[in-house]
Amino acid sequence: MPKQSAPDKRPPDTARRSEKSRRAIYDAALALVAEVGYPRTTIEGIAARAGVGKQTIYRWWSSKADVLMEAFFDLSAQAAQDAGQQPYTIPDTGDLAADLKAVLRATVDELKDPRFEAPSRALAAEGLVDEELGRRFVTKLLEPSLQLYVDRLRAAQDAGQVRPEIDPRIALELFVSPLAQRWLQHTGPISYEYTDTLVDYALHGLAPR
Amino acid sequence: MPKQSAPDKRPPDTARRSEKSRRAIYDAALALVAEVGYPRTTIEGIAARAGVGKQTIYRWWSSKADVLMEAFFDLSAQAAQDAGQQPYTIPDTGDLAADLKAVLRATVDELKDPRFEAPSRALAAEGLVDEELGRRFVTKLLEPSLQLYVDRLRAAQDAGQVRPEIDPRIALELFVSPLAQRWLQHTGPISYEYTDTLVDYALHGLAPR
Amino acid sequence: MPKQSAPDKRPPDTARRSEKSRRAIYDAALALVAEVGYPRTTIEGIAARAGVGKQTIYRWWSSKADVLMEAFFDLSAQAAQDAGQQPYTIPDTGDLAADLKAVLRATVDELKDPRFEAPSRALAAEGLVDEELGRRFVTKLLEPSLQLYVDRLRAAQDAGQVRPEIDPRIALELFVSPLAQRWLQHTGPISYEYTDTLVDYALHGLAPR
Amino acid sequence: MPKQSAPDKRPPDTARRSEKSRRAIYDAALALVAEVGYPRTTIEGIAARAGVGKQTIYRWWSSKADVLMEAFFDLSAQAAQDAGQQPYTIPDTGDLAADLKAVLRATVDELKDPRFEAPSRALAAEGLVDEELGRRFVTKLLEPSLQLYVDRLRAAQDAGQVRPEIDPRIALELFVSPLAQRWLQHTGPISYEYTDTLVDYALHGLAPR
DNA sequence: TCTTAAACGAGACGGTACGTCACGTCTTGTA
DNA sequence: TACAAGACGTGACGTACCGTCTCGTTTAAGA
Repeated sequence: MPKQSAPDKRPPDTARRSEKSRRAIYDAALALVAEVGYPRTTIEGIAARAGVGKQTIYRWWSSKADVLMEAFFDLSAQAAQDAGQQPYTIPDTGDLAADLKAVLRATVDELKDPRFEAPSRALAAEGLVDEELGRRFVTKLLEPSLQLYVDRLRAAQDAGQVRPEIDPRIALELFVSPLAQRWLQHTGPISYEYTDTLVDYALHGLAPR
Repeated sequence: MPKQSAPDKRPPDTARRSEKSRRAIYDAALALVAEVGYPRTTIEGIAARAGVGKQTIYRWWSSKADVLMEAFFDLSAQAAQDAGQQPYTIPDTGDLAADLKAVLRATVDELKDPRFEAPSRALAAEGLVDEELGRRFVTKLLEPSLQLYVDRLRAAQDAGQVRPEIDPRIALELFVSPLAQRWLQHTGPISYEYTDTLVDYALHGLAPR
Repeated sequence: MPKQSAPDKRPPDTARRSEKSRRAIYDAALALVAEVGYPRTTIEGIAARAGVGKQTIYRWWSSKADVLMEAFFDLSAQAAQDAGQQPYTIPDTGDLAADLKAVLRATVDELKDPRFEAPSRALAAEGLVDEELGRRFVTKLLEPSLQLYVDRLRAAQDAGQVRPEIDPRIALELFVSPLAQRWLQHTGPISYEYTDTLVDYALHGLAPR
Repeated sequence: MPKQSAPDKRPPDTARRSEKSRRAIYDAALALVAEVGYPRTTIEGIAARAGVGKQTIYRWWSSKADVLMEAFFDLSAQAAQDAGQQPYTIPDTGDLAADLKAVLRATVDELKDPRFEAPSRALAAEGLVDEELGRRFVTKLLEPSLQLYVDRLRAAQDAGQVRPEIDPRIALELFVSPLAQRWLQHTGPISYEYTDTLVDYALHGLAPR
């Protein structure tokens, strides 16, 4: 007697997945978000632009946000590869302030890169409301970057440039979060001068010495 | 010369507006966002729950986000009134660190209040993507609060407790933005201890003195 | 406490129905069935051709077949009205054979009318498989016509031209059903000569007298 | 000259055809039509139920109706074989009326057999709309049976029991078509009494002798 | 106090996108 | 090379909301 009910939600066979379709979907998703914005980007639109059936999208992703997130991961990975082999660390020239300023300046550049702007804003926004998505966004993209700051700060502690009782995970937020918030919520302009100032304030505090 | 062309898009007459409907719409919007989340809250749903025609919503607001924002303003105003007449300032006991910690602890409490959680997250998220809405959200809700910190920091500068060359608008971000980011993006837990630490780090810096 | 579940399937308000849309839907449905055939006629196609939202169709009809059936009723009603005021009876000239032949010849003409051909075939076919639809088709279109034959045959019985023990409801099938089957199932050609023969056979039987 | 262009649409090799798959497909098709009805029977469903790839169906049949028709032929052939060796003729006991009544009573039984009901209705319905299929249905299933009546009627004519000028091909429709229509279109109940009456009316006519 | 024009509730309408289903084709690995 | 399996592009399904547009029915202003 064959099965009748039980909708049989077997996962699709990854081995037979069409690489060409996946690429086309990523490209279409990123292009549409950049061109018409996230809310007016639709799954139907992505499918049409990618020359792909809707079902091919629904087969591999669970939502528009899911597609965009993977597309963005892919974009980031590509960008990282293009940018060459500089390793995923913050340089340690011995001058903590200079090193942090350099990295933050690079971050400023990236935040202003139009290719990244639209999708990452959209994902950040969606992540605020969709807990699951937000968690993935943070763990896959944000945390690894933050960890680099933790490492650099620990090295600085070893070198006696940061007080040993400081918690690096909190300390890094003093200069990273203000930048993030200004960018996300448009609460102020973003510039090299601004991030330099953040580093100075964070390292030496606001109170007179 | 009497009106001739122009399809007569006159604004509605505020004087005849139904107060009862407005209240019902606010209540329905806040309740639905809390119950089913922002994305699954619809204008039709708000209208039905409020026992109101859709047109009454479209007559007075331009979008779902717009309704929710006003509902949230209303809620905040009510809450402020309920909370009594403590003025919109940060106390100045002379001890800057203590004053900031106290205010931030109150903020922590508010961020954890379930009545505020859902709508303010939703509005923040929508504001990331809808520039116009984001600007209004920041101007009407965020900036006034931040200004209080500016004022308090300036007083501290006058009292010699903060270095005079410090820009208070940037300085306040050292402890406000980390809290905001943790809350918005779930990048870490929120507690009194955490905000206390932020204030300490910000005031005295990370480098040894 | 407002209702939450219970999908609330209230019937729509007939008084506010758009007559223009209904007409446009009938026209589009009949045109499409005639042009591309019933199976390739879709609800989306009807809606598009009628310049109407799909929901307007789903609001008032339950299926493609349902739309087509009402469209066909409407067409029949119109045709009947156009054809003028000849009443819904079979003429009684006193000559039963002649009267029946005349009516059947008219039926042959109608069966060959291209406006009727496609929709009525489609409805008949759908009615075979969809019991409910078939029942409505039979009671609203077929039975009234058959009743006319019953009446005429009874008159003939009163006039002594048909044996009194004959059941008219069965008797009429002797000439009506063969025509119906030939038309429906293409089991043979249809012509005046054919229907005339049917009447003769039926009235006088196959056995020698 | 070797094949060059023409995309090589060679017909499959019948010799290598899997008998097991064919049987499984017939069984699945008939079972599904009986269980869920023809419209909700799908090729995917048949393939799944038969444990067969979709391509195996498309390789050997051109449509769902095609599959079902062959399945039904197969079923009929089996049934005929099971029923034993009574030859494909109508008995000739010399009593035409009795012979016809007997055959029609057997037909009534068959029409009420649930194994035949669903598929033959479905095929009849599909045949109304799909000309090609209808033709095959009539030629392979209907006409052979009708020919038996033609033969029997001719014998009756030879025996002087039917007027010589009668066209047997039309005459048989007087009792066959009414039964067919009642069954197909549910225009009335089907019983031995009904078919007996049909034979009586057809043989002796409606008019008094 | 009565009139009357507006705001109102209700909800039908033309649309767009949703997420699902089945189509018929094509590809991959097995027998 | 026929086959089981199933991914693919395609297109229709029936549903949910969108924002606009009538419909009567309150309702509050001013005549």
